[in-house]
Amino acid sequence: MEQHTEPSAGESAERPPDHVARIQAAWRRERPDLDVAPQGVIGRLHRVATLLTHELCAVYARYDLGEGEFDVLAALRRAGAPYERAPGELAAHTMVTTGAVTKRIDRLERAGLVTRRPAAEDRRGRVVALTGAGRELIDRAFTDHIRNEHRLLAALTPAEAAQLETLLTGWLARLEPAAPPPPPSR
Amino acid sequence: MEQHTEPSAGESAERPPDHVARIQAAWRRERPDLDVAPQGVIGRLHRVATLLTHELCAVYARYDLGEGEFDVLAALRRAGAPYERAPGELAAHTMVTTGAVTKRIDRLERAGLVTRRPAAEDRRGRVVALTGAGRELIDRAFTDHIRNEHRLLAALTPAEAAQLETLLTGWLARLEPAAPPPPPSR
DNA sequence: GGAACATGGCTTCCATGGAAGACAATATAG
DNA sequence: CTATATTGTCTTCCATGGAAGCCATGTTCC
Repeated sequence: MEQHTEPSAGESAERPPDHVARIQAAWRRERPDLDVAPQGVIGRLHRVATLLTHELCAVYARYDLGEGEFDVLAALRRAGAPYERAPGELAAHTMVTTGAVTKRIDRLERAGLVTRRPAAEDRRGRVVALTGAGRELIDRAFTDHIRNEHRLLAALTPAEAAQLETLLTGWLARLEPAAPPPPPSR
Repeated sequence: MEQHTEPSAGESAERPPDHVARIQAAWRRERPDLDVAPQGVIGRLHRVATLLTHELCAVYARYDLGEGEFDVLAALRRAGAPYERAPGELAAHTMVTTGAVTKRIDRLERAGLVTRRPAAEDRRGRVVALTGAGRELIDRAFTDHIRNEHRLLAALTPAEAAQLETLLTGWLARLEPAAPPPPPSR
């Protein structure tokens, strides 16, 4: 870290209070008995996550995909050739219930992006596979998606991004064991 | 700051790759042409946000509230006595559409936590007000909620939390102007 | 071999929230 | 003062995903 232009904090001192700061101020007035400092982190984290999701979905939409569909196609694509997975695996990888996966696959199948066929060894099982069109689509969409993530992250300096990643990775590691198998989304 | 990088004060070295790291590794194998570094930040941010939401909702549920209901009650409570707001204001404060607010108020009204009455000066308008029971409930629930947030944030040192807040605040400030109208109507 | 239990995928039902439009009331233009 | 536009709330319809339970298949253990 170098002459560190004051990370981003000292950027230019005064920033008008943001939405979260205003909420905190209101609570301090109404409930002075509580320490609402954690909202400064948790509230903003949620806000950022919501904004990012919104921006990300805008790109999915260009390919006529919802977030769920994109996740499934991506999971199949990064599985590597021949781009197949069992629905249960997809559920595990995308962290939603198997019921949700069934519906996502229904939609993708209808769109001709994946196929479903019975599994070879286990006759309860099924195999979901990317079609040529699906492969082609997710490759284009994912390229675009990553470009989009770069754009969104460009609001941070590389040093800030690295710091943020370190902090989030650590927090996540200490949070996960506490709340293992909820039903998260991604 | 600093005796240099070393994450959280050199806590301990090797951590096994987490979910996000594994996804990144798969993409690097399948799409070596792309730089998926941003996923390290964005993916983990979403994961943390999801986990936090899950933990937070667990507390709301103790009071028989969903996240949406909690948000509305909280917005009314921090408005200060007499704890009233127009539906449109609630929509702006909780950042959802007015349609969503209507439904949240329906549920809260059915539960006896808020009342709806016509506005005095503008006859299109309505006034949503906390009932005694609503006031009492949100005060207890919010106290519990803040205790919960403290618990979740306890996984970070005060210095880490402060750093995180600074980074998120800055990012948010630079992201917000770019994406102003996500869902709400403001 | 067969009975009990486990598993994988799917179906049904429910809850939540967005989008768009219906309506009534208010503001504004001419 | 009317005609038009805008506003504030609510209604309808739709999309997504969770929970729980169904069914066919697999596994285990006696």
